[in-house]
Amino acid sequence: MQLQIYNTLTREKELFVPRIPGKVSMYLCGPTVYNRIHLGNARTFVLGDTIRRILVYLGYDVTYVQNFTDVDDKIIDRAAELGISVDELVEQEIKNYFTDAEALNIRAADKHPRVTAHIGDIVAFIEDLIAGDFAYVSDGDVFYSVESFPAYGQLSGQKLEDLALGSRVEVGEAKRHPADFVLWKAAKPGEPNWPSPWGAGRPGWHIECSAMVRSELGGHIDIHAGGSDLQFPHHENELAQSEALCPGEPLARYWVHGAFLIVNDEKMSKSQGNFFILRDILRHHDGSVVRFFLQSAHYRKPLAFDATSLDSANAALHRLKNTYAALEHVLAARDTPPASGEVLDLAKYEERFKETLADDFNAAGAWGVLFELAREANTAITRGGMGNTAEVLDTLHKLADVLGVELRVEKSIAAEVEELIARREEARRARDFWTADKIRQDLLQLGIVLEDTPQGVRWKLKW
RNA sequence: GGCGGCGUAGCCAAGUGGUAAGGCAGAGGUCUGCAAAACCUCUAUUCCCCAGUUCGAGUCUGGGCGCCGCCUCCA
Repeated sequence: MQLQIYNTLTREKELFVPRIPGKVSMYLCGPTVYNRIHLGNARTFVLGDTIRRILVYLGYDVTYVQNFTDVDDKIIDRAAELGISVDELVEQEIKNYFTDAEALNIRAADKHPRVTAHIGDIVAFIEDLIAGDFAYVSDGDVFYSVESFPAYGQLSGQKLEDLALGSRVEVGEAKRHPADFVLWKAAKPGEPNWPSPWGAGRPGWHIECSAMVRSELGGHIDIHAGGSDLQFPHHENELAQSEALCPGEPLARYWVHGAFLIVNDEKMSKSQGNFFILRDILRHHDGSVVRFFLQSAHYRKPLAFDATSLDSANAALHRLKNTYAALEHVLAARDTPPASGEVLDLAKYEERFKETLADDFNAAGAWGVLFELAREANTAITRGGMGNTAEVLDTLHKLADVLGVELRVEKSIAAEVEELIARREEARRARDFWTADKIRQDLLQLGIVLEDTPQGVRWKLKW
C-alpha cells in the first residue's frame, strides 16, 4: 500500500514521498473571515481535514496549518456595512468558522495563523524579495515582478504573454508587467495599516501564505491544498514568491486542488448568488450528513448539489448508523448466548478501505467499501449473529472516523419513556395490540422510533 | 482567444487495460400481531458519438459533439 497523490503541478498522480520520512507538513488556504462560509467553502475545509485524517491513519506524523485571512478589502467593506470595527467582525467570524467547522467534525488545525499576527514576517519576506530583485517599490506600493521569475506560470500552465492579455491593470498602478501583483498596498485613509520601510500600508493577498508557510512550517512543505480557484493566481503567486527566494527546492512537493460544488450546472459561488450558507443548512441537516455528502464524490470532481442531495445522503448515512446501532444492540442483549456463526473477514475490508484511500484520497470509494461491510454485517445479524460482533463494531467505527463521521448516535432517554416502552411490552405480551400501537404512536410523536427485534425492543431517535 | 477539466442507470456516484462498486429512488418477496429496521430478487449486454491501438478499452490514441471551470474577488 503506497499513497499516491495527484499533483496539480505535474498533472499526474505521483507516489507520495514526504521531505522527511514519516512526517508530513501540510498547509491549507483557509477562509477570508468576512461572513459565514457556504457549502462550497465547506467542501474544501472538509477535504483538508479528511486528507489530514487519512495521513494520520496511514501512519504519518502530520503538522497541519490553516490560515485565516483577516485583512482584506471584503472585510473592510463588510465591517463598514455593518457599522462595526474590522476587529469586531474578524473576531466574530473566526468564532463562527470554528462553530461551523465543529459541526462538520473538522478538527482544529495544529496552527491557525492570522495575517495580522504575521505582519513582521510579511514585511521581512517582501524585503527579501526586493533585495533579490524580484520585487520593486512604486509610490508606496510594492509589486512582484513576474518577469524576474522565469518559471512563472508553471502551476497554472499559463504563459506570461497569454496572461498579459487577460490581466487587468487598474488606473494608477505602476506595474512593469500587467501580471505583476501587489505585495504591499499603501494605506488608504481609514483602513487598517501597519508601518513598513515603504510607508504605512497592508499586505497584498498572496504574500501572506508564503510568509506564514515560512514562519510556521519552515518554508518548504509537503502538501499545499486549496480550492481549485486558488490555483491561479493565488497559488501561482505564492509559488513564485517562495521559490524566488529558495531556488532548487519547491515550496510544496504536492499541490492539491479540490473541485467545486455545482448547483444547476454552475459553480456555487458568492458572485453567482447560488450559494447556500452552511449555517442555514445545518438548521435542517445533521453535520455528519453534510460531511458525508461532501465526500460522496472524489475531491477532484465537481459534486452536484440539489434539493434532494442531503435527504439522499441522510438516508444513505442512516443505513450505516442503523447497522452500527443494530450491532450495539446485539452486543448489549443480555439473554442471548454469545453469538457464534460466521466471522466477518474484517482485514479484507480494511485492506480495501485503506488502498482506496491511498489512491489519491478516494473517500467516495472508501465509503462504498463501508457499505459493503455493513451489508455483510446486516446479513449476518439476520441469520442469527456473527462470531466477531464486537470487532465488526470497532472496525466500522474506526474506519468511519478516518473519514470524520461518527456512526454512533448519542441518545439519552427519559425515565418516563422507558416506562412507556415497558408498558408497551406488557401490552404486547397480553396481545393488547391496540394499546401497544397507541404507545408506539405516542412515542413517535416524541420523536422516538421503536423497533421490535429478536433481541428485544430497540429504540432510536427519529431522523 | 489561452489553460485545465468533465460526459457511467430515473438521480448522486466509484472505477486509468481484463470483462460495470456503492448510495438514493422504484418493483416484487421474506421476516413481523401490525410496523420499523434488515435480508433476498429485479432495475446500465453497457459507460456522449465515430474511428484506431490491443487477445481484450468505460479505462489508451485521434477526431467530433455537449457541458463546466480558471485567466478578475472567489473554496
